[in-house]
Amino acid sequence: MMTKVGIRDVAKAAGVSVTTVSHALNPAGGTRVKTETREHIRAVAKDLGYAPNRLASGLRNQRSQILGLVSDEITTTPFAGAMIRGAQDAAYERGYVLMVVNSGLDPELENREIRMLQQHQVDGIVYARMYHQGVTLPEELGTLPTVLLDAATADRSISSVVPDEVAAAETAVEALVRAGHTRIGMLNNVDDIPATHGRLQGYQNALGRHGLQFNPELVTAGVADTPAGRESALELLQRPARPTALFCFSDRVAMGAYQAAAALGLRIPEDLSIVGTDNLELIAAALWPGLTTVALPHYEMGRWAVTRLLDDIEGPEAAAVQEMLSCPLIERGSVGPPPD
Amino acid sequence: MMTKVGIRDVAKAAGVSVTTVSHALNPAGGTRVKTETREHIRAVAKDLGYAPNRLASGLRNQRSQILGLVSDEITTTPFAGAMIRGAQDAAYERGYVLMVVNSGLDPELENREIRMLQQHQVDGIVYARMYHQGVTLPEELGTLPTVLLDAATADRSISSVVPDEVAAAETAVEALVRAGHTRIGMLNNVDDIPATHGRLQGYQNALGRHGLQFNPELVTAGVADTPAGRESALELLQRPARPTALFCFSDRVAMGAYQAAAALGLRIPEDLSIVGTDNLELIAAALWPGLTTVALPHYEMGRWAVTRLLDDIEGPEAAAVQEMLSCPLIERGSVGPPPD
DNA sequence: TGACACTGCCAAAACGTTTTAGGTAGTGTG
DNA sequence: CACACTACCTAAAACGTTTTGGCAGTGTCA
Repeated sequence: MMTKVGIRDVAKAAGVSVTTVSHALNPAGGTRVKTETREHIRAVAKDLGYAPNRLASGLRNQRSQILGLVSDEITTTPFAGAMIRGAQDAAYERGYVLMVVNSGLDPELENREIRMLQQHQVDGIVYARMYHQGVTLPEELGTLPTVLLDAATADRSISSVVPDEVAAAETAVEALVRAGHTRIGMLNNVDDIPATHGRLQGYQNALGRHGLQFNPELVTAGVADTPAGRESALELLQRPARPTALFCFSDRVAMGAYQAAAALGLRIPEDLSIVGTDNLELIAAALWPGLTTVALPHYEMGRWAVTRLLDDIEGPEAAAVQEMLSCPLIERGSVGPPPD
Repeated sequence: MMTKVGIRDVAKAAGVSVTTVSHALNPAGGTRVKTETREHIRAVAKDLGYAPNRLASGLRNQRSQILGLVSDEITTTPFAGAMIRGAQDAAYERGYVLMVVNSGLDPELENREIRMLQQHQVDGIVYARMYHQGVTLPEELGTLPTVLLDAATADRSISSVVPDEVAAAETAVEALVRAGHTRIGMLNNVDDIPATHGRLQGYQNALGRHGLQFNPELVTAGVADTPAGRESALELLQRPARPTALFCFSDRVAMGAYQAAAALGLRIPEDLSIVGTDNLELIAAALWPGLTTVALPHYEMGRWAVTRLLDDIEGPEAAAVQEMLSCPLIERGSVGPPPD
């Protein structure tokens, strides 16, 4: 491998023109070369270790085979990994590669990064958020094919994929109902985001569906972290006629509930059942007993987003679709029948 | 923005040749254009929203301004985010962009992905692992500039950056010594990786430096997860003359130690002090009390790796360097003076 | 025999830059 | 007045592909 081998080298070695080599190697060549020559050329190419220069073919084809992935804070959440991996897997399978940029919270930086991606002639962009939220698209994107990952715009004009928050909550609450609970609390978030509203809705739906009364006294709203979860849980669990089960906005909140239970001498799941949301392995599997939780499908959303994006890029014009992916229940050890 | 504006459009609009435009816009143009014309051209370019096509300039310059980042399981660890972000930030600052691929554990897939990166003419590769380990470089890399991130090869022939495991352990143990502890246990890993050996070494160094006897009875080796940490801690804490402080291989292990302490009725930090390793926000900040821990510098390592890679690419030949980055102590609430 | 279609290959243009090697005035110099 | 020099600009080649529009040669059919 002294120097890069190009298509001319293959042509020379095979004794044909570069045109023929191109036709032989690309399916677009159709039937323009004799099968015999084609095979000969293929063999020579493999022999020389020829690999096409994608800068050149991208330039010629006006198609780089690169996708941009722009996200906000990649660093603060462990979800990023799963999303990126899902996206990358789907891209790889179709011969594309991912350029990732992350801009933190600075919209000016984000714009510059998007421009940079455009200079590299990305064929499309996955615009991702690390938690489900409404967004407005940056102007820079222009007419570039784009799909939203874990986010949606108000006008639904562009394809997006998010978790089915309502169904997720229903799944969680139903697991508790099935175990026999009738006084089920919810430790909700305060932020004005889709997850907050959707999950509350799902909680109410599930209760209603099973003839249980919705009692506002049984739901709290706090910051979605562990200390706040602990406080909320402590408060809820000390009310008269305490709930025997808790549906938590996130696994971090659930971890706070564990701490509250420990502080109050309540055993899990004998005295108190808990269901979380996220399936953050790091926490859910580490808690003792393991946390039963409903998983946010980050990997699947990543896959969906680029699959859809590539369909848009390669296929014909299609109407935007707003996809909601379902959130499976991951059972560990934090749900049991209610006490006595 | 009806159609992409190219350098010809700028030339036409400015009434000069494309050559002059190129010279005016690139610093390499030197003094070849009158300042006045240069400014005029710049203005016109900005006006038209001109942005150079990097496929074209990459093709011409034999330099794509793209760096490849290949990693193993991006998904299973929350460290990936910080590393990628560090790498991406450093790349962005120098006008480069990152292509990330991750191959899981399949070396065949990894090779194919590296070949794909090479087709895109990446200027260099950051070869990353998600935890510090020895690696052997894939053949495919050939002579491409490469630097290792959180990994090193046996022959030290290639630049790499890893955490200073020994110093990290010293820092952790010294914090405990400073608080007055003399019976300090260690919950170590079993895997045969640099972290395991380095941290044990650091633990011994710190003890020795302060005239404390190294006692093998006080160190365990187990899988580095929470349940195993719990078991190890339970065992260690029930021995006669139990340690009053524990240095844990990871924050997940430390979480197990918390659980063991709770099970034994030991309060943290009154009865037992704990120091972890990793500074996994998600766990360290969520534990109650917060976990004092020594941080692995993932972000900084990511930055270092691409900075070094770019120096190699842009600068003159330089000897490989093996960098070790230090691990600062992050104090929360799990360290106090020993009981009575 | 000539018109025509097919088969299998190739020359050359094009993609959008950068850079080399001049070219053209204008200004001194001998 | 020829000459060199400077200051500013430009034509054209090159980077490595893909694709259009051929062009020979070989049959086929009237």
